[in-house]
Amino acid sequence: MATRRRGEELERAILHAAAEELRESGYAGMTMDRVAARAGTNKNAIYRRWPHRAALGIAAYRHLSDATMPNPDTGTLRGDALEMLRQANQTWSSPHGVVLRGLLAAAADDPTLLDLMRERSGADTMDRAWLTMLERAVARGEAPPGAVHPRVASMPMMLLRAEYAMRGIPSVPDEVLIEIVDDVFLPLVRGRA
Amino acid sequence: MATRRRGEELERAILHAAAEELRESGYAGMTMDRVAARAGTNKNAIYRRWPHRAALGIAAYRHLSDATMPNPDTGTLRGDALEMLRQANQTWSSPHGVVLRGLLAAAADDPTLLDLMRERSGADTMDRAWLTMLERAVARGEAPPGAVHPRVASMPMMLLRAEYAMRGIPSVPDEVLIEIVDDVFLPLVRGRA
DNA sequence: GTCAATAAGGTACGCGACGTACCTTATAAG
DNA sequence: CTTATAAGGTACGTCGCGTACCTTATTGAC
Repeated sequence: MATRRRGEELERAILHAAAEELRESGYAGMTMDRVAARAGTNKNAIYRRWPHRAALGIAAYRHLSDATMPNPDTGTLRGDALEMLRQANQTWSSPHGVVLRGLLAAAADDPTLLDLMRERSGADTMDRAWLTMLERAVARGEAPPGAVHPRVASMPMMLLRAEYAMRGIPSVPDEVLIEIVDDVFLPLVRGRA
Repeated sequence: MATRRRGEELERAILHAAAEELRESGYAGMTMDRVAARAGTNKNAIYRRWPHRAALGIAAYRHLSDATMPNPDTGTLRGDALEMLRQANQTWSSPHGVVLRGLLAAAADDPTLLDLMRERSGADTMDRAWLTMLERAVARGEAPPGAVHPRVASMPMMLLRAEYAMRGIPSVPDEVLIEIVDDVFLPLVRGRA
């Protein structure tokens, strides 16, 4: 080894190693010893930076995903909404999604960790995207002004999340997304006239 | 000890002990050794009946709650819906709810366990209750026939669940329940005319 | 009433994994 | 050049799950 890494550089190496472990084994399979070994360091260096495994897992998660926020503009509210849900469904059923759900499960009983998760997972910017989507629909005369409402905007994603939480892992079928849009979301928008 | 317990009797004793542990320490704090000790037996007797901790936890959960299904009839759809949500909110924020959420988190990555959970937690009968609620509203002329729809019926509970999953533990404030009913559920029912 | 089959009790252990303690060694800063 | 700071090495303590193996009680068949 040329020289001994410290500070920033070492921290990045640890996060990188942790992210790889997450990708390969999920959060449940990510062990501190393996992360340390993979980063070419030891557990001390990790515990000097993060208080416990969960914190490292959450911190490493951002290294896994670029969190590219979709912003579809298909010309119709229905098309936009379906596209948003499909993108989300794809993310959640990908390996990233498996990791994310593992982290959520681990954080479930610790509000501190949940807050960290919300930051990292970009749930807030997601709600923003839905709101601007609704605003565009109102501008087109496709939806009544009353439809621009935070609870309306967040509802479809919440239903999707709940779908994942109830059923097992693999992926939510496309018909369910269509039902969410056609049987729930659009009628709700209409009903808020 | 008078005589050595076996079969049914022993099984009940184990489940009872496990339920007590769940109540006192939640699922995360329920250890096999403590359950065995509390039941006055040893781990063998447990592992001969359940393959692992999670299975015991789920089996013991039913000993904790009587699962009394509410069926309010306040005369208005709004009143019924609010009452349902309030009851659910109370259950979920009680000690039982803490246990339930711990179990859900533990089962999150195992479809087998999730199925067990759904059986035990009576989610299906819950959806039934919402559907009959909607049917009553239709009969009163308070809602259009199109409102009787499984996704409409399950939506409010799903939103409540998601609220718990996102925020931490304690309890969802009543204003949120009111928003779910007034800003989402009722407009949706209206919109399905 | 005797005797096998079955189930419970006792005890110990392997193992994986978290988090900690303590010391040694390199690097940076004054 | 010296001293503070941070990294590396290594070994533990602790918990808790799940298993193995043997001893002891109970039951039911003969």
